[in-house]
Amino acid sequence: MSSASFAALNAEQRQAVEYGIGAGDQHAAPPLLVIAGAGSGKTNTLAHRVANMLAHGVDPRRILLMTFSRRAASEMIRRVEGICAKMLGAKASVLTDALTWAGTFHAIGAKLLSDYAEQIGLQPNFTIHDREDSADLMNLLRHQLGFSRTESRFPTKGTCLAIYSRVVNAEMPLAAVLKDHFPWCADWEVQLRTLFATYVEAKQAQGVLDYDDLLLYWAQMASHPVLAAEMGALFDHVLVDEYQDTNRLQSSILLALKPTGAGLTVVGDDAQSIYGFRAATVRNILDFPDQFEPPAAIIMLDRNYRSTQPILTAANAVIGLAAERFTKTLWTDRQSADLPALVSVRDETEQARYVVERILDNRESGTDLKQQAVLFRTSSHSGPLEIELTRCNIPFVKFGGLKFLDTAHVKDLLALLRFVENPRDRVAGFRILQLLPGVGPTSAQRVLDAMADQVDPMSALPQIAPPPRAGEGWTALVTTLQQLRSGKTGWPAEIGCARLWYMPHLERIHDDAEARQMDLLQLEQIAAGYPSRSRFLTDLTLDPPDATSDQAGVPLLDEDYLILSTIHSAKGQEWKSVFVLNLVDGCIPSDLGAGTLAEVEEERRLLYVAMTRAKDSLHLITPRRFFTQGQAAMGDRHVFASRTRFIPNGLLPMFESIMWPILATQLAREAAVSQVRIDLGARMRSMWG
DNA sequence: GACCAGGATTGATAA
DNA sequence: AATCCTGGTC
Repeated sequence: MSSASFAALNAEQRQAVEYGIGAGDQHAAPPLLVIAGAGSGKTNTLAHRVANMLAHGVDPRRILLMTFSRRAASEMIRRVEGICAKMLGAKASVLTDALTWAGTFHAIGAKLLSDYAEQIGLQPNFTIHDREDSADLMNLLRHQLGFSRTESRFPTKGTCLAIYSRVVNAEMPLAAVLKDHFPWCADWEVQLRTLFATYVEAKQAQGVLDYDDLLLYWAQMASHPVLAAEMGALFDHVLVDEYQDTNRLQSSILLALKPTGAGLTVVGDDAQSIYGFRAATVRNILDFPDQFEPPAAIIMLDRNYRSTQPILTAANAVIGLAAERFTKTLWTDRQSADLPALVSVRDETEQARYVVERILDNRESGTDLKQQAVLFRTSSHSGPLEIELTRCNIPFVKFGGLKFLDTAHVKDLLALLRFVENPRDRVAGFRILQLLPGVGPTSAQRVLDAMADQVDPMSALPQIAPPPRAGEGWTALVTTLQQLRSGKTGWPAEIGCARLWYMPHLERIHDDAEARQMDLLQLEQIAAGYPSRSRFLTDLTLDPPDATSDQAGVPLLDEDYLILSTIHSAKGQEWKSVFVLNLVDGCIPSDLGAGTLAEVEEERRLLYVAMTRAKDSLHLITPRRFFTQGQAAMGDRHVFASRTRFIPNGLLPMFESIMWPILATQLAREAAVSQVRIDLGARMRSMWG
């Protein structure tokens, strides 16, 4: 393949595509760091680089490609296939199908751990706990250790898990984590240490891993020189996307796999680092080059192909006010006379009306709904808009903040399947047993304890004494569990079987059983797409569906719909027209948490990410009045909100400021004030005259 | 020991 | 607003 194949690339992109591949020994070249600004053609460049590797005869099974989400991975593979098809013709898809090591750090970790399970003393049918499950387990142990009945309040399960997770992911001592991030929990250090030790033991005894374990076990495995060399030798090339959002633990893994940096490529943008709450650190990308000798080569992609110049100017100005300077300033030659709009509206209801009006306008003038997106800081911020969209019959799909898997009924059903998959999973068992009327925490514990003593806990179940007040429900549960465990039902029929058992409980527990049943049927649909129960459970926790729509079913693929998304979930995406909601202090930056400088700076980058999603048109909306949370539905407690501190007066010239609705307010004022003239004074006087 | 009611506390982003 | 914890009945 000649450089001519990359005619569409600019000089820097081409450099990034060709670096260290082909000419001479690829292992001689130092690792590569690509700083790729928003809209700089990063995905395209990375895809070309992978395609270039394939074209030079690199075995696709020996390429490790780590992206931020499964969606990003499949998008990457799709593009690589497109490029390869042009260059190599028909055999392209054979090559790209073999790109089996593509996915998130966590998914790759799960795969490696299952491959190496025997060597590292892990039971091969381990189940993976999502955050809620992990928190439940933490809660269980918290009670068992008696920490829930202390004089002053012990941290909640969520906080405990967050502390544990940060210790693991940031590779920091507990004391330092407490001091820096959870100062109000500092007095509990001794108890927390005990709790975490118990937590680790419990997970091992039950054969479960949490999200952090997928990285932690991987890192521990890689710290063994022989295993590290073995794993490192599996891959000729390791590419990591969104490197600014990786944490210390992930960088340790990378370094253990490729200690010399040979064949290593990382790509990212320090200005778009927005996952600090997951212990991601921008130091990873900034310090990357000097970890190696000779240091990594750096290629800077700072030409933006996405946005118009006024949008980019505004975004650059916002990020320009950051406390730390960034490595580059984006530029473009996409001229336009339209400034991004800064729209002032009365409240969130008006905001929703404004957005709907503009979106319909845009569609009239030829921009499909799919080419437009509404972004917000927090999932709940789109509430009023969703109501208005439904009222106006505009279909939409919402990304981020998904509740589907977190709803009680879906979790119940999944817990049953998980319990069958791994009978030692106490969180799943605990949940299922307590569904039976007359069974509470104590008798559930007793059953689980009895099971834990058995070599084969599930087949021993009929011999275990039923809880005293369980009644009929016990037999039904045991029968269902045995049936599912026997494997005679087959997948995906098993989930139907599980649902049949669950239905009476659903109807007993919930008033709105009808609506919830729809969710379960939808889950069954999703399940049908997986080859086995175990794959279904794993994939669902590692890669949960991230979108919901207002319609009951999944929207048809060819249908036009509007995109609603949290800013986090909008990463890497672009739309012609972008609306950002609630550009108000308290929303961006969010007023939760300690409000440390680092947190506020991350919020600033979040706004930058949101703004740089827009190609042609960008609307930032600031409601003047804000209803506060935490009150009855009809309450009217509100605050007068001020525009986000990230757009101070000095930046206003870069925006077109709009008051909305303009006409309506003027007319209203004229109707109410100008046309009626009465002499109140005269009336008052006449009352007494 | 299970289950319900009421006061206190915590609130987000996601693999 | 939702969740957690406690203190009361059945």
